[in-house]
Amino acid sequence: MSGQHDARYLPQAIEPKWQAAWKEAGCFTARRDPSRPKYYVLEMFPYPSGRIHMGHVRNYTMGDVVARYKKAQGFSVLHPMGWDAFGMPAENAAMQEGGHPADWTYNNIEVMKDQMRPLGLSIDWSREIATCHPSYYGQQQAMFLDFLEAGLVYRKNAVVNWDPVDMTVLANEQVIDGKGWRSNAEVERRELTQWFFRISDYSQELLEAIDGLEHWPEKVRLMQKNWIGQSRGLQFAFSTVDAPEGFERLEVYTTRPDTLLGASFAAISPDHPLAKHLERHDPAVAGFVAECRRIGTTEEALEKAEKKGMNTGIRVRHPFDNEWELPVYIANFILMDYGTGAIFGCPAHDQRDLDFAHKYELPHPDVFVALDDDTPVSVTAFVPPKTEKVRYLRGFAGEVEQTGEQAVEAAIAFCESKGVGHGVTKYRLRDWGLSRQRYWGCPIPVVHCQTCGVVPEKKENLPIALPYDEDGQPIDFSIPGNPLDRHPTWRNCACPKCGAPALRETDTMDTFVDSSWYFARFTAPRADTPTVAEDADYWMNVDQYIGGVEHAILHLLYSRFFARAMNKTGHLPAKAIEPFNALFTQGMVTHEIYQTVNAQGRVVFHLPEDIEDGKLKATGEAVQVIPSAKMSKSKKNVVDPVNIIDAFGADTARWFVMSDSPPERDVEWTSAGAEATHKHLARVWALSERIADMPDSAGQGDDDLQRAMHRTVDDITRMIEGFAFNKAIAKLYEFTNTLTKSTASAASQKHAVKVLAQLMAPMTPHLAEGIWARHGGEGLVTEAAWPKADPAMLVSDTVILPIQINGKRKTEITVAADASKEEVERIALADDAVRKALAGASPKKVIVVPGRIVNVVV
RNA sequence: GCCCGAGUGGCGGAACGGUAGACGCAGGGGAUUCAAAAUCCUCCGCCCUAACGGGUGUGUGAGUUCGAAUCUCACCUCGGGCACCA
Repeated sequence: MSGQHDARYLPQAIEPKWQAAWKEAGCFTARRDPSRPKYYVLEMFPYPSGRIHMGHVRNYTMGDVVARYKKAQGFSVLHPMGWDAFGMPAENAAMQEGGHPADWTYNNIEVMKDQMRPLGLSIDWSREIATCHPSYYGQQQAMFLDFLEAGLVYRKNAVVNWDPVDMTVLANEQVIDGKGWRSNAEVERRELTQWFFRISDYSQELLEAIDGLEHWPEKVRLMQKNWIGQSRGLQFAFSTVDAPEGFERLEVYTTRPDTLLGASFAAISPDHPLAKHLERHDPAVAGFVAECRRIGTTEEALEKAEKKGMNTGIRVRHPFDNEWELPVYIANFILMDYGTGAIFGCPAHDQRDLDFAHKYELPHPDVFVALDDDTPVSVTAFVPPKTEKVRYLRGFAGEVEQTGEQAVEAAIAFCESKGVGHGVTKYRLRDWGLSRQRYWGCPIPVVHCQTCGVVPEKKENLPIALPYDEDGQPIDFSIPGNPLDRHPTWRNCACPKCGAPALRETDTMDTFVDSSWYFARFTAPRADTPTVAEDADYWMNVDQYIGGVEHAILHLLYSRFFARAMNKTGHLPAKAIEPFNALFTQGMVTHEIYQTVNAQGRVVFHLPEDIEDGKLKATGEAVQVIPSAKMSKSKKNVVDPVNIIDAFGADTARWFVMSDSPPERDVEWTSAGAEATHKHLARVWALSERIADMPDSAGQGDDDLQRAMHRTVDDITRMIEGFAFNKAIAKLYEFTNTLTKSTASAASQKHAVKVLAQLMAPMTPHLAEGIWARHGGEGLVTEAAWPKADPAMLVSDTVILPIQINGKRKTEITVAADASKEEVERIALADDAVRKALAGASPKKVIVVPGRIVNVVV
């Protein structure tokens, strides 16, 4: 053994060595190379929480496997990394522990990079970006101004959660049981003027384009379709009775105009203009509306709350019968943002309306019944699929027996002909509110001037950077409220239009804005424009995007909108309006949650490493164990991968997170198994050493081993292409076992172990380099071309066919691969086990599936 | 509540509608060792059987099919999202 090699597998020695070699060779620097096809692989960038967790390792290893594999396939690869660095946790940390969000964030970024580097990811770190850096968000501000000019942004009033004690706006997750998480004060709904992106203008386009996203998971496409929520319905106005002046008409929208003759009440949202008007003049209404506003702002809270209404005393006339009046209720489950914020209720065919009708003793006339069952509705509403034919008792358009779909269309046509409203297509998708009343975000670059109103900042004044100090001291975050609001100087500026003293907007942008275009910025991360045409043109689109399913709707939909808006304002080419060619949604890494309750009755979460035998290590206090949930910093159910890397090396961590679980599925983290993975890699290393030391004369023959090798090359290639990393690893285990037991010639084994190293390289690149070098591979395995399977080596002469009797496997036969159906049937029926089962009788039927199976029906 | 997923040995999981349990972990038995660790060999869904073998089995219940873990319907449990967590 020469001094160059160590027969033992020592990841601590080889991993830094090969990482240095890659860096030296500049393997991962992305270059615009027109002579080669490009491949852009991107994992969703992390929030710099300060610690990487297993979910990150899994996510980035997947991306790395793809990036390394594509590089070996000859692509010019872009594989960048950055930080989704704005957001609440930094501000919360500053409030709770002091310090500054910027310091906290930049420090976390350094810590996390130090934790990621040992993984040996093929990332081009020269393109690193952090969204909290002025060089990033300044470009974002420039785009905001372009969007504003293009009419893609506007202001309107919207509701927020207001904490009256902390004097601050709360995020939904900060509202617990209707109370502020820190103050415990009853949260109020408050209306503020806020900025919005006109994403709903793109509802139809975003919906239709989903069909073109062929390489996206079907479930994500479905979720997005449902989220956009196209519906066809009738919009019409009731005329009102006893309504205040200016409310002579009540505009409603319904997707079931065919049930118009089953209406028994009208209902409006507590945020409807009519409700707001009544609120000002009627204390009882004001009381009820105030109660509704305590429910919270999420759809979930509204849906789960007890359905309540208040009769306003106002009535509406039925459009088909002036004598027929329906009461108007204010109801807590009507959303102002959907339709017109007013509906009519048909209790017989909507469960929610029926519950409401029972509660307020309203009638519930049946509009239609099932063809084979005309029992009237009592406690359960009759809501058949719209495609099912029903018999109309109170129909007024179309046939007596027709489907809901047909009836809706007939009802719309009928109503239009009578001048009662018109058919409309509506979408559930609402405009995207981007204003946040917080410090740690991208400032919205506008100025409020007393004479000119809202004025966009001049581009040459960008970036409008966040102030770090206040009165010469770092900003104090222990004071409640937004530091930008109370800042002594930052707000003061000159109006870009008239030059008079004016005030800056103090709202910052939703962090979803930051993450809606970072993929484009990676193509030219240092440019002094948001993007550069040549770079965007070469690198876009992202060929493979990888991230958590939890982003299936918002982030991905916002990004799709943003790409369109960027195209409209000249920041992206037309081909990039769908920026992600292929999407892979990995499952989450989950873990039990450990919690205790403190003296104030508040839940306190604990890290897994602080728990032993269901008790807190420090105090021995028993903890409550919540089964399994997405690992999240706020719940503290996170496991630190750094320990595994330290103990066993990066290759073990990488191999381990890729093995066993299918990538799209959630995995419950357990620490068992990492050691076994390490042993396997050590076995591969030892195998390589043994083969390297084999004399050339050892062993003989090579056909079986070469066949197995070509089959493995073919399997691994297909499995990496198909994101079946767990199966690829299982196949690599099999091939390792085959090679270990092989008695083939030394030359054949030496060739096989080099190919094994190449196939393992995307998963365990350091180990692979070690073996490659030991066996005299040329250059780096990272730079080597992917092996190709010889098709001739993949076919075999004979096949083993299982024989079933009545669908149950009884035996098997070996036949020539090209045997005819008749031949196979003859051999099968001659088989002893089959003859025994037949007991002299002739089979009822024999099914032969060539190359697959034989089923004999007795 | 609404939308979207997922349920297979003790565990993680394989399985174009065609041999259920590949591969790995854990476990049992054995070899090696003074002994242990490491390593190697071997067994391993469940029930009955000394064995041969038989029965049974993919959350539950129905259905389609020569044949269902896979397709259909209903239900149960768990997970994700619900527009200010990222």
